Amino acid sequence: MTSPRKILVTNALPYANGDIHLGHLVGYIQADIWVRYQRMRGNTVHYVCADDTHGTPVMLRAEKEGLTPEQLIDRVHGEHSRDFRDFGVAFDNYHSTHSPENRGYAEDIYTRLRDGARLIDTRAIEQFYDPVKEMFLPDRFIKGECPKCGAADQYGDNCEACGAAYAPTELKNPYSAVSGAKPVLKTSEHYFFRLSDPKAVEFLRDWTRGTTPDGARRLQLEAANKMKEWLGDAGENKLSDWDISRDAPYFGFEIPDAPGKYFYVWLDAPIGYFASFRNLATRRPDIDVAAFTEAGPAAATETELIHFIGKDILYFHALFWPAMLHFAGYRTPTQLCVNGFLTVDGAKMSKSRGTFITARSYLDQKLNPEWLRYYFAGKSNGTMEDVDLNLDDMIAKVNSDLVGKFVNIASRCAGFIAKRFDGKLGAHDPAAALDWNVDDIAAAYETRDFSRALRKIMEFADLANGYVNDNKPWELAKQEGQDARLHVVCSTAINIFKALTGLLKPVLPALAAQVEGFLAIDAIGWNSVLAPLPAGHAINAYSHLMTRIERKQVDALLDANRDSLAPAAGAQPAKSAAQNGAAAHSEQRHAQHQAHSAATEAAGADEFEPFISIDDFAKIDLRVAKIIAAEHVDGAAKLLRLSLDIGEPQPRQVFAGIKSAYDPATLVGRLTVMVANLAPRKMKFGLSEGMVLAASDSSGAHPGLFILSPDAGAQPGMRVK
RNA sequence: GGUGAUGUAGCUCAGACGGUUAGAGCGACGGAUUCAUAACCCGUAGGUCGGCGGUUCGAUUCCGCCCAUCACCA
Repeated sequence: MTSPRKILVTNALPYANGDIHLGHLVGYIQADIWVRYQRMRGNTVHYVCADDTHGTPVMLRAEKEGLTPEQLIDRVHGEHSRDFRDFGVAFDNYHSTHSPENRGYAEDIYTRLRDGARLIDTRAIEQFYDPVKEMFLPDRFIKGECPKCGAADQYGDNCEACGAAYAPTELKNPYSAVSGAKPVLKTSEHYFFRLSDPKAVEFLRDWTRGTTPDGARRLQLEAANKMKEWLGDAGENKLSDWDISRDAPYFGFEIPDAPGKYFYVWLDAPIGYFASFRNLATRRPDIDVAAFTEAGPAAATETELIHFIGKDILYFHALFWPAMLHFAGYRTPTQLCVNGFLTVDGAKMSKSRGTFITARSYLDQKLNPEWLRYYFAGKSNGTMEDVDLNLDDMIAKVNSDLVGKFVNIASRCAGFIAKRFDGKLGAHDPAAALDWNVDDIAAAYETRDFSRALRKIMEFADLANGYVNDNKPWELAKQEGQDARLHVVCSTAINIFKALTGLLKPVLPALAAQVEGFLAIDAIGWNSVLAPLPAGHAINAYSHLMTRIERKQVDALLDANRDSLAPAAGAQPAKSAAQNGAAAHSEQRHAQHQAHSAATEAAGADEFEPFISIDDFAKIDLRVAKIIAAEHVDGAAKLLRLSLDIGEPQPRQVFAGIKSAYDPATLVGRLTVMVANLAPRKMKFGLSEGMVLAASDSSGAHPGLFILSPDAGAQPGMRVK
């Protein structure tokens, strides 16, 4: 064996402006499993994280809540810490980027880049400025009409309706999402990290293609492909310089020798990895910080630096971050482990469906965190692919694998040991020798192909149940003179159970600890996984190790997370919706997270409404209507006046906004569907006594309006239900 | 629009450097069993391996095009 590895592992820093949700947890659980596995192998691992606290969104959020930024990030730090702890994500330190350590590293790296590598430039740029709020506006805080498709209320960087990307200055009728004011262009001096410098490009080209000491890729295949795309071919230079400064007011660190200028949050966010580590070392004198952070000592001591991140922040971790480190004389990351997004039941997480599930709500509903750890592990294969949380599948998988198969092994034998043998184990059956080859399980853990590891482990669990079945302890128990055999069979099953527990321990640490208590043994290490317990060893009484998931628990979880409010667009004043949207979106751009939020949903394509009862639906009186007259309305841009026969003595007058799609002449005589009991509405052109139904795609991807037609045979006045 | 990824049994996923009958777990169905929170064991059925072309003696596996889903384009 080689000497133990020395590894500093980090998880992406969640932004201090929102709750941890299940999408975050994918990456944290993956990293935690890997860390626990490495420790079982006897390697030295330091595992750190922190809150990412700086930037405009935190500043504005705090203001909105009537807090100082420091008060807000303190509160969130507590919430995040508890969430991770309760899901078994066991950081050695959970720190903050708003810390003296982080300021020290940020200033040091910056000044080394400026004075040593000479890669810092300044130049004046023109940006939108909110004259009311007296601050420059990040792209996501400027809204307006898309220059391409004209969709309203689009963000300053790209259009949710047509997907176009543009600069905020291209928006039509821009307004500040903070104050609602019309932004003005204003010039300011900005600081840039010169990423386009040939030596930076050359370094990155080399670094992104590198391997770890044991030959693994530094970046997964898909991530490396992406890098090639961003970097272009040799000789090409597709990178541009990185704007690393922001003007006051800004919650962050002031740039040395640049009064009123602050480091952009993304400059000091990854530096938070080192800050957290240094902070850990203040209470761990055994840790040699420089050996993990500085180029020379790191090379000499062969330490590793491994970052677990979500694919949305690959750009920052594969370009800016290693370049910053390298040119400031710090060590560069050994490997990036990039995970995909989480979908729930095949769809983006959605507040209206209740699938935007916060970590805390999961715990509050008394769901077992290890169910989720097991399920996520089973869906993790070490690639950047998205992970789908299929709730029915999770229920089936956890119930059958963990309860039916794994825990059941102990449950079906422990009683005999207690009742017949005074809780003491006997000899292990040589016919069921624990001579398993666990190397491929180890290799799977090592490469973060946890799904493969679990498949292999469950094969062994199947063997165990087969062994019990073949040897029928319940029959032995009834036979004279079979006590010794019964003792061997049950003890063997318990030993197999212990081995399975050890193999599953990185995934199910709490359950493993329970089992270690039940079996009265020391913590299982990888080297002791297969060792049978000695004959005569006394174990404790068995009690349930894990319950089944019931569908109703999951339903309750969805209910608890379901946003029952009507879609924000209609229900809330535009300004506040815009604020929410900008804040939520910035949140997702900072931490590793999902590309969706409630506001994104409302602004995006047609989101499905929450379920209603049949009684709710019955309130809507839909009728087949015959269009007996249709005409243009003078002065109305969108409306047609329709006369509709629904079997009443007098036809209904209905104004319908379908002028753009229909020539009135073609409508006369045809049947359609109307809402007959919509409260009459006095309009500029007369009373509208109902509403005609029409389909459209509000995202704008499929233009047009389409009214409905009943099949032949329907008569005016028939109810539609 | 460009680029990349994905598309294999009802569900979740393996696998095939091109080659006899394409696999697992779960679910369904049948049988067996009763130690175990009806768990476990044995067995059966289920797939034109997204679609269309091409290369080949032979493709689900290679190539091209198309469709669908997802992501990235700072």
